[in-house]
Formats: sequence, structure tokens, C-alpha cells
Amino acid sequence: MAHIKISAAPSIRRLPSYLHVVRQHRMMGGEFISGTLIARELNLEPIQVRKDLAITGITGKPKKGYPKEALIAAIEGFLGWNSPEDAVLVGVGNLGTALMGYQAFRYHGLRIIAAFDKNPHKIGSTVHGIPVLDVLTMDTQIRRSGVKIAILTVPSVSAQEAANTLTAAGIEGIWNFTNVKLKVPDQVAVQKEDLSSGYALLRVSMQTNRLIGEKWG
Amino acid sequence: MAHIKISAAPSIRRLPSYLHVVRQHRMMGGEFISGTLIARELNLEPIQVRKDLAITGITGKPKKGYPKEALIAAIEGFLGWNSPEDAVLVGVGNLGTALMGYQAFRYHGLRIIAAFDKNPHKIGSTVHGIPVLDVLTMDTQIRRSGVKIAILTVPSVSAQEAANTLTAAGIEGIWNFTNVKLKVPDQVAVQKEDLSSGYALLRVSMQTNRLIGEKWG
DNA sequence: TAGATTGTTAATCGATTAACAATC
DNA sequence: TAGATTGTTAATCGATTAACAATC
Repeated sequence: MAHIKISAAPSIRRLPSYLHVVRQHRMMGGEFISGTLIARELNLEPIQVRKDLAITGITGKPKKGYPKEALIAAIEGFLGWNSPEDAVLVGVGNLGTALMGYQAFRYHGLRIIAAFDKNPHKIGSTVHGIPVLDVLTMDTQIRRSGVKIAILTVPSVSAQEAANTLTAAGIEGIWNFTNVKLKVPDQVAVQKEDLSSGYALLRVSMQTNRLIGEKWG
Repeated sequence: MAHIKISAAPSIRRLPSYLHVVRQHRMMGGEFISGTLIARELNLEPIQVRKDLAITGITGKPKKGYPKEALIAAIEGFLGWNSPEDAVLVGVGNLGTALMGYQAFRYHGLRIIAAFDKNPHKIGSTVHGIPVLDVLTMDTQIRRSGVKIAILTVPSVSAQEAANTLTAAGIEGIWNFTNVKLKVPDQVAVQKEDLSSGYALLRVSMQTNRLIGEKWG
């Protein structure tokens, strides 16, 4: 539901980065990978990595670390990334097009099977191999396919209307790339992706560094 | 510097959403806007909004709220968004192209003045009105223009090399859209933008909702 | 064996929330 | 005036970090 607070959200947010590190070490020799090593690669504290990994249910071996394959399976299983999940994308603009071509989604078990737009010039075409369909048929298509995830990349003004259609069609999760605070039923999860918050942090970090530089440089 | 911990990071992350709400209420009548109203629109606690706004230095008036224009100026000033800041973008792929056309950056005082790529077919063209230049000339161009911010949207394999060139050229902040943990000098700020962490949270939220649904629905 | 690493329990730290006097 | 709202001070909550016994 939209307003449930997910506990351990910071830990969950870090899990994909751990998964990424383990995958990179997959080919390299050794059956095990230690939390210490993962921590070092990500500039984190080892204890934090161990605590985070614990929520996936994995258990390691003292002195050795975590069995790589089991660790990958544990993280993927916890996140639901082990079985491929279909998604639709709404709004084939610049960002939508970019996300449709984003190869990394494969590693998250996320498959965009269709996109929707209202522009007649786009409808009927394919973008990165994904068919672009008429947004007017969205409700029918989603019901038929049973897709549960929608990626929302429409202009702000259309965001709430699109969300209404999506929820009515039975979508359970909306990955919201607009800057609109969506109003949805409680049983629908919304994850708002907000570029501006990251940029805010970057600018403040830069200011902080300049102050330090003046003082010490 | 890369590993400095910014205190009050969660508050800073929320500031752009407050700014967005105030801007939307700008035209509507009234000189003031209350923290209570902002909180309601964003599903936050009023006390949290007041605490967050306090770090910008703004002071409100009991019973009335915050003066809209002063509040906008305070947030923008705190974030450094009041004066336009130039940036370059490195890597004109799908995501790079999308960001080059992202209109919302105007509201953050961010101006992408040039992009760099190594593809001869792209070099010399313009994307969304922004010139695409040869990445081999990047060092020179950045030094000459004095740009301090770089948006990094190259493939993972090229990320560290690009970051090296950027820092050598005097870049002070890198907005990193790759999944590579960059190694940079301490005086360079890096903000890593990570789509997968948001997706992880979405999936866990959906799972939680399903469990609740089974129990109550 | 010795030393590195895990997992648990406790301590610390910081963020969120509560309470409430001041006030327009 | 009465009531809504601010800003401060205190309390709570949750996340991070520390300490350390167990162990391969």
C-alpha cells in the first residue's frame, strides 16, 4: 500500500549493490565471498554489510564468508528478482525510450513487454524491440496479460490519469518517474524515483567540499 | 569529498519536493503557505516539514505560514539552485539523450552546455539543441569553459576512465548514473544515482502488500 | 594452531515524532 | 478573542556502529 512504511528500507536499497559486487566476483576463483570484501569495494562498514545480508536469510561461514551462489540466490529471492517479471511502460518520451533500452533490467528480472503512448506516430512502432501500443487500449491489454508492474514516464499533467487507468486494470506496483505525488488505492505500491533529490545532495556536497577546501587548501 | 557524510541528508533530499509544491502554489492567491499544507500534499508530518525547512534559514509566521517567495528563495539558495550552473554530459546513449532533453533541470538551475561521446556518428551533431563533442577534446573544453559539474552516462566499462579525465580537468561534482563505484580524489563530490535500489524497494513493497491482502482481503 | 570472519547482543548515533509555549 | 501555526525542547524510534564470543 502506498503509505505503508517499509522497515529496513536503507538496507533493502543497498542489497542491489551487494548483488552487483558478488556477480562481478562470480567468475573469479573461490566458492566464498566475505562481507569484508564487499564492504571494502563499496566503502561501507563490514558490520553493515553483514547486518544487511542477514535480512535475506543467508548464513555465512566464519573465516570464509558467504557462499557466492547461495548469496546471489538469497538476495534475488528476497527481492523477487529470481523469476522474470513482466512490466509495461507508459509514456514513450525521452526517458521512457531510455528505460526501454536499459539493459541492466535483465539482471533484475524485469521485462518490459509493451509500452503505451497516445502519439499516433509512435503507436504501432517498436522501440528497442518493444511494441508501442495505443494508450486507449491499455486497460484491456493489461487485464489480458496480467502484468502487475507499470513504469510511469508520462508528462506530469497526464500522470494521475494514467495511474487511475493502471490501478483500475489491476496493476499492483507503479514505478513513478514523474514528479507527481500519485493518489492510488492502498493496495497499490508506488515507488517514486526523484532525480532532483539526488541533484540536491550533489550540490550540497560540492558546497561542503569548497568550504573544506578554503579551510585546508 | 567523496566519503564525507552529509548530515541531514534525508532532509536535503526532501527539499526539492517542498520547492515543487510551493512553486505550484505560487500563482494561487495568498502571500503565505503553511508547512501543514505542504505536509498534507506530500503525505508527510507537519513537524517534519517545519524541521526540514528550518535548515534553509527561513522563518515563518505563526498562524500564517511561510512567505512563498522568501521560502522559494531560501530553498533555492540553500541548494545553490538560484544561479544557473553549467554542466557537461558524458556518454550520449539512451539515458544521456533523455537527460539532455529533461526540461525539469531548468528549475534546478542546471544547464547542460555540451555533451561528449566517442562515436564519430554522434560527434558534431546536436541533441536537444546541445552540441555533441569529441570525448578526446573533453579535458581541454572543460578547462576552457570552467564547468564544475559532469553528468556521467557512459557504459560501465568506460566510467572510471571518464571520471579520471573529468577530475583531472577540474570537475568538482560528478552525477554518476553508472553502476560503478568511482574512485576519485577527496575534493570531488560524487552522487550515485541508482535505479536498482528504487526497484528493489518497489518489489518488496509489492510483496508486503500481497501478504497484507491475503490476510485481510 | 592462529587469525580472519561470522552473527549476536549492546551501545551509540541521528532522524523522526511529540509536546507545548509563543504568537499573529 | 480563539484557533491555527510556528519553532524549540524533549522523547522516541530506528539505523548504524561497536564489542566480542563462536568457529572454520
